[in-house]
Amino acid sequence: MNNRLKVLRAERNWSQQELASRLEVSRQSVNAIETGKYDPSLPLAFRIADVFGMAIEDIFLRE
Amino acid sequence: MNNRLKVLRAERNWSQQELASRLEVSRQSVNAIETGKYDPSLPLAFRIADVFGMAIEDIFLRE
DNA sequence: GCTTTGTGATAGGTTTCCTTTACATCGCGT
DNA sequence: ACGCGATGTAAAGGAAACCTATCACAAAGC
Repeated sequence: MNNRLKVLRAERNWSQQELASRLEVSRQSVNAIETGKYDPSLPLAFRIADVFGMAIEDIFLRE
Repeated sequence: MNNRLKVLRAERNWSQQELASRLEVSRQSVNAIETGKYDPSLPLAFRIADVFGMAIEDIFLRE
C-alpha cells in the first residue's frame, strides 16, 4: 500500500521526528511507514489524515 | 473505533459469511470487527470501503 | 575538526490483527 | 421434535504493527 507521507511532510517542512511527535508514535514507525516496511493501523491512519487535514483515501493509495 | 458494518450489512441483507467471502477474510474476523473486538488493518479497511462503495471515513468513525 | 540534524536500518520484545477449529444459542421452516 | 442458517464466543497459533535502543552515514554549521 503506497502512501504520500514523504511528500506531504516535505510540503510542511516537517522532520520525521516532528511528524512522529504529532502522531504520538516513534520516529522509527514514521520511517517504516514512509519507506513501505508496513502499513499503519487504522487508528493511526486516521491520526495521520487528521494532522494533514486530508482524507485517508487521499494519503494512502490502493494499487 | 466505532463502525457501521452491521447496519451496512443489514441494508444489503448480507450474512457475516457473505461479507467475509467478499472481503476474503474469515467470518470470525468480520464478527470481531463488528462487535468491536478490534479494528481492521488499513488494507482490510480499504477492501471494506470498496465492497460497500463508500469512503473509509463514512464507515469507520473517530471517537 | 567537531557537533548537530535528518534519515535509514537493525535487533529484540510486546500488542494487535487474523486464522483455524470448535462449541453454544437463537429463530425459522418442516 | 428436528435440522439448519446465522450469530456470538473462545483457545491457540502465526503474521503484522507497533515499541525502545542502537548504529551508521551524509549534509550543514560553527
